[in-house]
Amino acid sequence: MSKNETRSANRKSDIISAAIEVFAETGYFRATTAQVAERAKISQPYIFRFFSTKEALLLTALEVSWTRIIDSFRKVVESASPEQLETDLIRAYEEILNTYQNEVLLQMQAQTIREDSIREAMRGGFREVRRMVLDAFRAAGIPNAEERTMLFLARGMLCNISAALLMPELMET
Amino acid sequence: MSKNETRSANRKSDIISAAIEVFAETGYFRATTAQVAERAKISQPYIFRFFSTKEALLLTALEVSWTRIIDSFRKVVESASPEQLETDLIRAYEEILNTYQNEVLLQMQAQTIREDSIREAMRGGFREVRRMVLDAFRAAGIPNAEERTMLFLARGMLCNISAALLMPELMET
DNA sequence: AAGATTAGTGATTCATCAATCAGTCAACCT
DNA sequence: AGGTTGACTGATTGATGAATCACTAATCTT
Repeated sequence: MSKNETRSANRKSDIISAAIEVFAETGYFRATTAQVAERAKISQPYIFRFFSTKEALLLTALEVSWTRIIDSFRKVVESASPEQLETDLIRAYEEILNTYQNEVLLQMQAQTIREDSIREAMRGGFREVRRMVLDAFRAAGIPNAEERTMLFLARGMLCNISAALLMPELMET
Repeated sequence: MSKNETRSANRKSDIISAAIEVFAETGYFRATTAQVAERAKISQPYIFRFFSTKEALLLTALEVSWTRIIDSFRKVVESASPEQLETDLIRAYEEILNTYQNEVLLQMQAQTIREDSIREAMRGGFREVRRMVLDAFRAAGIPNAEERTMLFLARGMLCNISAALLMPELMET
């Protein structure tokens, strides 16, 4: 029983990982469930045992990607010194961008998808990240915490684009 | 003859305008050429008299959208006082975001499309905008012109997301 | 070992779409 | 009037993709 649950959970996370890759590489709408299945080494119909629709799979993939960022930022916030806080957050995000580029690319795609459920997931992710950063900046006594939070997020978004388009000069200072 | 050219040019720009709307609303890959045709009030096959492929139409739409921004910024740069320069550029971009949201949404989509021709169009647009802003900041004697340019672009990108997701709080200071 | 539950797939369905083709219709020329 | 050109469309094609169905194989239970 627990063995089955484990195997099943592995299959599910295999599918999610495959979906993140394929969606990021090909574009969510152009990507096919057959491509995801091939990457996950299962048959195409089997995806629908775990996700009722392609969109449900996208939603789960987005949740994974937001959890990645939020967990990483939480660790920084809990341990960083006030002086190092912003630098450490930036470093943490750069680390994510290096290691999980596909998750970020998927989020970038989802920013322009108008389905309510997708939008809600994106709003929730941004809201939580912003809240965490803002609270941490305030707790660290950073002046103009609101503006600094906005600029931190803004920098991150430009960083995404710089990475997606392979234009490092966009981040030059 | 010139009458025909005019009619033909109108048709072409009708198609481009329709494509910007439909692609922005529905997503480029999900949008169909039939939807674009309906919006432009022509038949679906007629699109292919003007654009050899759907992708060629996207490329032209992207060029239009970049030209919009570049022309607008150029006017600001040519006329604004050094003290007002950044403020005026921000205002100009907000104006574009209000009036031509769909063009911006289309650019956001194109940021994650991996086709070479699309990427090249996006790189060219970003490069030109960055160059113009950087040169103007330098000419205005703004210190740390490189960093200020980066932050200006970053703010703009967050502004896009804030508008796309209907999250004004992302831009709060 | 037999029965029952779970893991997994092949084949199919029905819908959809970019692109092509073959043709109509109207305007203009002479 | 008749012929030529350019604007424009209906019908079609060939491919593709999400989702369903009807199965088989494997594992677990007792």
